[in-house]
Formats: sequence, structure tokens, C-alpha cells
Amino acid sequence: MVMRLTHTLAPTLKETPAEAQIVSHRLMLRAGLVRQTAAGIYAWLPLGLRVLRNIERIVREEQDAIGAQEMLMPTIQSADLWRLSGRYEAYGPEMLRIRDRHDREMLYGPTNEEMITDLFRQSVKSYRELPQMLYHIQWKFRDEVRPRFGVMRGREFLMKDAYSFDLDYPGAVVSYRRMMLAYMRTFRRLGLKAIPMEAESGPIGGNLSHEFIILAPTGESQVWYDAAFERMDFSAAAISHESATDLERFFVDMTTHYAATDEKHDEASWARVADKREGRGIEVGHIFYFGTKYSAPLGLAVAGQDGAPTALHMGSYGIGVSRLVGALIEAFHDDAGILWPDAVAPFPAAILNLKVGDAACDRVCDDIYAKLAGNALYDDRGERAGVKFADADLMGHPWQIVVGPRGAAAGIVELKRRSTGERHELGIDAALARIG
RNA sequence: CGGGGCGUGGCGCAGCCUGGUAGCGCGCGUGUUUUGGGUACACGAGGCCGCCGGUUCGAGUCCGGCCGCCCCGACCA
Repeated sequence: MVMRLTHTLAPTLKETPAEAQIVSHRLMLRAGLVRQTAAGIYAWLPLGLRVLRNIERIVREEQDAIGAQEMLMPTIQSADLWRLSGRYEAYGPEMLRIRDRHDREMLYGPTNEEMITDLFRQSVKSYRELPQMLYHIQWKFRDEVRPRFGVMRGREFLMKDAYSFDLDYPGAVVSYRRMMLAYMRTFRRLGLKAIPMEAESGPIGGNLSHEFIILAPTGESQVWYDAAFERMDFSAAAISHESATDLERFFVDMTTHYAATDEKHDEASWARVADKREGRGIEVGHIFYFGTKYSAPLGLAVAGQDGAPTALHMGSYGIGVSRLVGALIEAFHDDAGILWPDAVAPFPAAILNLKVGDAACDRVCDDIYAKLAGNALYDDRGERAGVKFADADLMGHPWQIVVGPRGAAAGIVELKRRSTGERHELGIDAALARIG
């Protein structure tokens, strides 16, 4: 589906809405990706949705690649399950509580540990069925006291959450490392530099809790890390997610170098780092092992080899999908607008018809439009060139195919790479080949 | 939840102190003009001034209550 801008809901703004403070929020509103409908709640307009879907797709592919199974759990949950784990009381006002017409207590899920544990318990009875990993990509709601930063900290947000089930601790460790690998691959494909940083592991202890921080100059927290992370290559072929040995080597690589946020930063350890790097970061993922925290109270146990019931060791793994849209913009923008990485851009290219109505321009644009089926946003508005350039830069398409009366007659277009500003005059087919 | 601020055409704002029938820029429509980085001119459409109540001959403006949104802090995928 090629979209014609004249018939697309992509309302760009010249001025910055007063409520937006940080750059990603401003640009998301100005580029017409989202609109706020209530505090911390956003409607995703066509272009914003395409970015969200692209991120989702990459996340999904990398989850599938390590053998996680996709499912979909509901947004509305019964309070009863949460009473079993004790979290109905513990969660506090951040949980959106609802009553249905029969006065039953319900809630809009902030996460799904209880539900997945209960579902798994109903059907899995033997150690022979383990291990398993399940995930879903679903909207969550946390009634933040103070939503801010646009989709970076909304109340409603799209999250990928995965859950692992293992018979014992060593098995859970393998699952944990496997997921860490999937995360590194995911963030790299999104064009981001992500660094796993040890996080609070709660009552379980150990070092099996990591936050994934991406580097962005406008990030919300200060981070300190070893430059070794910048040199690491997590190429897909190098590590097998099925080899416990590969996974251990990978895990050691990931965790021996220093990396910390404000909360965990330690000057003594920092002093021993040879090649220091400091920067700003945004948390986009979190993985942790929590043992039998939910399996025990919810009665999730299977028959082990000896026939005796064993409570399962679980872990959960989140990626903030909608937050990533904002985080990506924080990482990739300039004064003119967004610089989408190719993998997530709403469209790889925009076609700018600088003179709608000019026979040659229209003909060349129609030709490109047909050849790019599905891969371009065609600016067919009767606007001046400057307006089109400004909007294309703002929206951040990786490539701009500029069709003006000067070159169109000769079948020449100008191809502009948004990220570098490079421009080349090329024949139509040569330009299309460059875009790939 | 503590502290601060703001609600006036789609967006950004003025008007409120010192009540008198709502204004500017951008955007939108029509026409002319311009034609490779947000063109210029003319005409035009569009607002129960967040809501409810009070004071007053008269309320966007004063008083009370409510709702919504934003910022700083504590908190967080």
C-alpha cells in the first residue's frame, strides 16, 4: 500500500504543542505520529502505528528465534488471581481497578505473571514438558501518578512480556541467558546500542536481573560503562541459543565488563575500568529470574522424575515496545526532525513531487509510486517545495526521492539520504536500486 | 502525593490587574502571485473564552466550587 499524503492522516505541526517537553514527545506530535487523548494515553495515527508495528515485528522475530511461543492474554483480569499472589493488595494505586456490572472486582493488567502462571498450571503436569517460554505483546496499564515524556512514560503502553518455566535453577539460568541473547539481537536490529546493566534482583538475590539501557544523549539517567561494550559484536551466527556453552560464554561477556546506572554506580569498581565511557541512557527492557515467587503461591508444580511435585522456577522478561518509539527518536534526531533507522521507519522513502500538475513530474512520480508499491509515502500535495522538504525531514523517512521539473523531463531525480544529508542526481531505476 | 503553573477558533499566544458585545501570528478555504528549503497580497470560514454557581444593568475579565492538562520532586516498562 503506497500512501498518498493528500489522503493520509499525518497532521504535521509547524509549532510545538505547549505540553511537550522532551524532544521525542515534541517530534512525535509534530510529525503526526500520535495524539494524546488523556493524560498518559495516546492514539497512534497511521505513521506512528507503522513504526510501532515494525518494532513489534522485530521483537517477535527474535523471540520466535529462541523458541519462545507467542500467545495473547487479555488486558482485563480478575482480582482473584492477584489475591493469590498477594499483589492485589501490594500493588497500590498504580493498578487500575474496575468493577463489572455484577460488581466483580477486575483490573486492567499492569503485567501478567499471575495469569500465565495459572494458565500454565492448568495444563502442564510433567517435567517432560519443560522447559517452555511464552510471550505476548499486549497493552498494559499502570496508573502513574505523573505520566510524562509522551509515550516514554505513558499510563497505557505496549509491552512484550515473556515468561520462562524450568524445572530447576540451572535450567532457569539457561533460559535467562537465552533471553538476554534475544534482547541483544533485538536492540541491535533496531539500530540501537543497548547495554545490559545489573539491576536490583529483589528478595531472590543472585545476579539474574538486568536492565537494558540504550544510549541516547537526552536519556533520563546517567550511565557509566566499559568501552568494551561498544566493540562487541552479537552477530546472529556467532552464538547458538541452543548451546548452553555458547550461552554461558555470551553471558560472561555481557556481565564481566563494568556498566551501571546511578543506582548501582560504584566508584571503587569504576576506578578499575581502563577504557571509561559515560553517557545518558534510557531503560527499554528488563529481565529477571524470580524462582518460585509465583509458582509456589499459585500452586504451579509438575511431577519430577521421581514423581514428586516440584515448584517451577520462573523468569519474566519485558521490552517496552511503545516506549521504544520514543527512545528511538531520543537516539536518532536532529534539529529538523526524526532520523529513523531503516528497520523501523514508517516508510523507507518519501516521494516528493515538487510540482504537482507538471506533466513530467506527475509522470515520474506515478512511475516511482508504482515501482515502490508498498514502500513509500507519496507527497502529492499542492504545497511549495520548502514545505515538502521540511515535512519530509520532520517525518524522518530514511530516503527522499525528490522529483522536480528540472530533472523530471530527463528522467532524473534527486535521492537524499536523511541521516547524512547526502544528495545524488540519478536516473529513476538507479535511485530505486539504491533504496533497495 | 507534596510544591508550582495553565485552560481563550486546529496550533502558539494576547486580552483578565482597572467588567462594556473577543483579538494577533501560524494553519484552513477561494482568487491572484510565487515556483528546489515553510512566497506575497486580497477576500473568507471558524470561538456557548474548560464546566457549574454567585456578584453586577452587564462577566473571558471579579468571587466560590468542580473538571482537565502541564512542570519540579518522590515513584517507575
